[in-house]
Amino acid sequence: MGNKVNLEYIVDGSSRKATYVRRKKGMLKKLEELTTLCGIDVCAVVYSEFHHQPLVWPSPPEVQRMINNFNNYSEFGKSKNMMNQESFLEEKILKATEKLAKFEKENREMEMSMRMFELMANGNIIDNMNNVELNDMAWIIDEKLKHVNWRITELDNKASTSQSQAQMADEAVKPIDKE
Amino acid sequence: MGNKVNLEYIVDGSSRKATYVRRKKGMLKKLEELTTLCGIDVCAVVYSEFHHQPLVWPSPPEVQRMINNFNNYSEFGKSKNMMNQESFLEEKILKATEKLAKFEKENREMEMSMRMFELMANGNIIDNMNNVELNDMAWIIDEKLKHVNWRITELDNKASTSQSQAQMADEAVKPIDKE
DNA sequence: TGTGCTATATATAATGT
DNA sequence: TACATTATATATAGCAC
Repeated sequence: MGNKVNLEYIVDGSSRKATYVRRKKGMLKKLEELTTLCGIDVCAVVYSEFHHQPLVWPSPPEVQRMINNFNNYSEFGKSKNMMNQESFLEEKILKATEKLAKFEKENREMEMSMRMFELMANGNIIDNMNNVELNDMAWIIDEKLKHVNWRITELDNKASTSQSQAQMADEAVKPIDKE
Repeated sequence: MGNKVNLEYIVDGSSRKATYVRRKKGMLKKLEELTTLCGIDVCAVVYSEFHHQPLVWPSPPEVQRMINNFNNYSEFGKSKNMMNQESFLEEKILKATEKLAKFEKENREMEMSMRMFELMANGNIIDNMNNVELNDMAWIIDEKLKHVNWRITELDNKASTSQSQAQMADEAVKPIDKE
């Protein structure tokens, strides 16, 4: 168990899939952690024999957003220089893009919840009321939500306190160092 | 050493960078291994304060190839070869408008799902799930809550260091090239 | 199939240079 | 600041159901 692994293509199909499932999970966890810890933006797209559609992370709207950035700077930038006389069109594009970004952002907020809902809605619901794990889960979720709510309240208070307190808060939260 | 890590945004800049450097390396290694072992195609793009340009993996051309594939009806790919500049822009507006409508629709749908989820989470609809879903749920909910916490932290930082945060956000979208 | 288990391999946080 | 070390934490391969 936990054997050293030969880093080459796994020929056996079922082993390959097992490895894929295990490592995909680990990999997404790593992405999630890196994103959380370092406050960065990551997107990933996976094409494989195991999905009919590409697996995207963290969410299709987010990936789309990053891909648009990626493309826009190489293609749209060029167009911009070639079409000065079309600036009114550019402006229309810009406005549409901004509005789009706003909706994409809102979508991102809800994406995780959406995934939760899908898990629940996909016929995985059973009707046994007395499962201990569910109760544990409920408690844990409840505690975490309390903590989140507490932090929101704290933030609210900070927002409405005096300037001097805000300055104290400034010192408590160090600015991001640029390197 | 190897201490258990608090999975939230690292406020201290140098720690954050150290963690980013270490984990980025590990993450890319995982991507490499997953690709090799399972014969899949992965691409990743990272926007961060640590690079002026996005970090792309496995390589800019490869990422571009996969992104073009992802956008099966790539507006740019078609436009570049088939359209004059004016129709190119008109096409962009059209696409942006369509996309906007799509996101607005998705938003409405997600809001509805969100409400359903809230009902479920309050124990009013779902009584139970099997252990597998519980574990998945636990992970996803946990991540969701971490994300919420991170957003609060981000908001907090922004409130007290709005200047440096704004600069950071600006740098998050820069043209692509080799790292 | 997919899940749990557990021995190992691997990743990595803190520390020293 | 970057790199080497090392104690721990985490990921995971192979197996049993």
